[in-house]
Amino acid sequence: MTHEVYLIDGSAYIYRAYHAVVPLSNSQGLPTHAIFGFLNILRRLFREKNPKYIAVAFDARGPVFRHELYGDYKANRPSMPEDLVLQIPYIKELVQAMNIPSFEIQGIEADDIIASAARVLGEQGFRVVVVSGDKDLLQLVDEQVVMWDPMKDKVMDIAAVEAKYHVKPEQLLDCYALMGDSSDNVPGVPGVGPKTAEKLINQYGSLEGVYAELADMKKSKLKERLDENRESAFLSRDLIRLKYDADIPDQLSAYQVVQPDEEMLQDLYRRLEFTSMLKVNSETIPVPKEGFQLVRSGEELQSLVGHLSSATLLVIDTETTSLDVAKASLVGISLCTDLDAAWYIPVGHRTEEGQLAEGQLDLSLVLESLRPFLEAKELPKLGHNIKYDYSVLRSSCNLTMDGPLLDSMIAAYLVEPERRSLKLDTLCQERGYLLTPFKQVVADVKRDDCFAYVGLAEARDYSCEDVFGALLLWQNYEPILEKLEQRELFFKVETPLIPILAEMELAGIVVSGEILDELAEEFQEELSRLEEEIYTLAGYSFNIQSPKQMGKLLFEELQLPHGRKTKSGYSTDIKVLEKLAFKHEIPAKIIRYRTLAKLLSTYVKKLKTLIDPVSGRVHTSFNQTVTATGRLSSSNPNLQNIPIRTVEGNRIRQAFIPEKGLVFLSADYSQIDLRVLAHYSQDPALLQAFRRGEDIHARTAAELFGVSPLLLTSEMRRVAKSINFGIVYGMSSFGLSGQLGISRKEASDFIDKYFRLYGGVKVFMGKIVEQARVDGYVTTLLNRRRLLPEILAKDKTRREFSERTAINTPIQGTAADVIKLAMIEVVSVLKDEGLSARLLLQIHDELVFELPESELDRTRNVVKSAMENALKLDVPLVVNFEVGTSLAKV
DNA sequence: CTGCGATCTTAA
DNA sequence: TCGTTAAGATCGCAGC
Repeated sequence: MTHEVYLIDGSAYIYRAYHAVVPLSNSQGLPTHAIFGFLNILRRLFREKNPKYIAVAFDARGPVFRHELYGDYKANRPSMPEDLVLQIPYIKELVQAMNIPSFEIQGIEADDIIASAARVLGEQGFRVVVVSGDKDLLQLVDEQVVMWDPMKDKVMDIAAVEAKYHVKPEQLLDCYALMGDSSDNVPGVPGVGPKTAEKLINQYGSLEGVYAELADMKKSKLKERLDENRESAFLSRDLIRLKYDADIPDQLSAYQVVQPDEEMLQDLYRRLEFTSMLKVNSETIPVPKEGFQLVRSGEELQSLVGHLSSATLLVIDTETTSLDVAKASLVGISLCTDLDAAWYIPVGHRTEEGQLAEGQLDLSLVLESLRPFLEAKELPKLGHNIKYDYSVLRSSCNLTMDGPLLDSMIAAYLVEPERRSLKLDTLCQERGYLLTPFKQVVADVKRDDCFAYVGLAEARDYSCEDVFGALLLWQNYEPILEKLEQRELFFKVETPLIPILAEMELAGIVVSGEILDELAEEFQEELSRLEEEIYTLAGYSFNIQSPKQMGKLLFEELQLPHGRKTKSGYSTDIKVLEKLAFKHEIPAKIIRYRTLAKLLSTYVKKLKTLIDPVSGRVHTSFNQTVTATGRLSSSNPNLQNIPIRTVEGNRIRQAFIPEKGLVFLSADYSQIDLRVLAHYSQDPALLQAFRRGEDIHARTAAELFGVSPLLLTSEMRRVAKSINFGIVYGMSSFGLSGQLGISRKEASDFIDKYFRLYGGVKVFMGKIVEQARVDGYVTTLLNRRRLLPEILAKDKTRREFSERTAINTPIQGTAADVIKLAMIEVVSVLKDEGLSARLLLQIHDELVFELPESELDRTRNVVKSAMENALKLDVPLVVNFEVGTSLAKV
């Protein structure tokens, strides 16, 4: 039996699916009809033809060789509609999930890929079925090759071509050359359509034949036109002729059909909300509760322990009295090891009078029974946001979980870092399981510590659902992580970080309430004075904090020149006010007012309320699943944006102090973003500068201004620094001119000069954007992904935003990867070395430790080595240290 | 009264 | 129109 290979004209079917299916979109507004139509074509192919060998070809972006032959090739084609552009990455993902080999080659079209594959496979005697409806591809039809259009369900072989066009397939090209093709803007010979072309080719055999006999034809309009358009006819043939030399595999095995990746496919269907395609549960069902059990007696506990001793994975969820770890006390623990059974151990349920309810095991007994499992180094624990459970057990039960801590929320985050909700119920619902909402369980309880008052059976069902859900999600996400090659990122970076972040949060940092009080008084006093002065100058009182009212005063009553406008009126931001400060007293005072008001409310007052009265420390939350780039974020309070640039800001830092007898050690990466850029771009000048340990801003300044490093002014260095940062953000000359207050021309000259100096950086930026266009996403060095669905958008603003993101994300994200690795290594080495330094803060490129002064030298050495060797780049990583008795910078 | 977008400012 | 990533305060409007 001869093997049959199906070659799909992907790009053509994307368009046909787009137009054939009525507009459709998912609940997040993503258009999906082209994806849906394309999917149906693939499904039909698999259902009806059961192919053993297959490939799909896509047009690559950008010009093809035909554009060089003829500048107007496809010139009349409208560009791809934006709602189709958005769907392309998903179609590619679909093809990937179905494990269909796909080809996309710069400079040639999908048709040429198919032609090349058809020839190379046909020559080996395999049967080739070209899946397309495009008549241009009919020129491929021969003894081995047929064409099938699934939409019309018509197979075209040699006989069918001859029946339809009355010429042999190999003569079709010459026919088309005479006819031209208006949709591709191929000129042909005007006045010659299918009928005339067919007649001519039949009479003379070929295009050459027609022109060889042209002189002997009798005088006619046709002869005249053929004569006038001789060049056009031959050019048209060159345009329509397919290219056969594409670099595609000739081995049949490269086209072999493998099983689709069901997990990835189902996940994609869920995101697209193709509910009819979902294998299980096209509708949501409640979680089956038959296997949920309460543990209320010693025997039941022993039986659970017996079950756990053969577990290879322990799923855990804790129920508590508060979402705030500091206030939380344990109410119950649910556990499971598979989807068949789950246990709920109530320990802190209370009666209406607030007494501990009857029929619960003693907490210490429960903890001692579970401790061997929770502390087992080899037994992985899984939870949804397991950092919370770790923290609760650690701080209120004196139990420190060990062993790999896996987190289904983090898995979901790695797969889709930009999705809004990573909540357990949302994710489960998308997978067909309806979880009981927390609100419903505590609906009758009107207290803050409500879960303690929920009935045991209800608590059991609710809590067991959570471990069931977490396991369900993990089983779903693990193969996806595998497919996306993110296992290492998950197991070596993200999950080891969980207990480290939990410990940092639990540690907190001492903040002096006294210093804050002093600052509050001082700031408040000056604010009151400024307020009076502003009202006097204005002649009336108003709300200084309202940009609207301020705009009215400055630009309407005082008639000051306004700058930029916002959606709701005049901009009153710092840039605008600074310009006006030269003309009028009010704006100058407003700037000062704003600065102090911000510091007072956001930092001084808020921080004061967050100081733990017992320890004197504030405890931030480090969020691991928030940012699109892989950075951490910090909230409640945000300790990653404590002021530093102003005198007053620095005074707030003075309130952050080490515990008595200890000091702070701060370690920050020098220029980590630019070093990552050097690594990615391999720019020789940038590499060399970092390898020689030069001051990169100074070096850039010296080159940009053409002066010796000795003669540099601080202003020159400032400009260079601005450009260096701007580059990392994909900045334009406009942005730079705004930043530096120089003209656009000057800014663009700087940028030109910059790129002459660091040419590799420019090449890198072009490459990464192009890669993003092809893939629809970008990645970091550790394979963190960020999808860029708008990289091909027609809307310039959106597209360019995406392009800047494509440049920035690999840099910012890789820097985030590096410091996460460093944190893991640092904590591990500190422990090994018996050093007592505690990691307190991470501020993107900086780590802050608290430690006894006597251990400073050893700690610094250990931290330095761990951070500088966190990841091997092609330039050295350099860490600078500061020691202090507050976070203030000298 | 709550929720939410807009505006502004803080950090890397 | 125009420089990335965050958190958070406040205003002011819409809807209950």
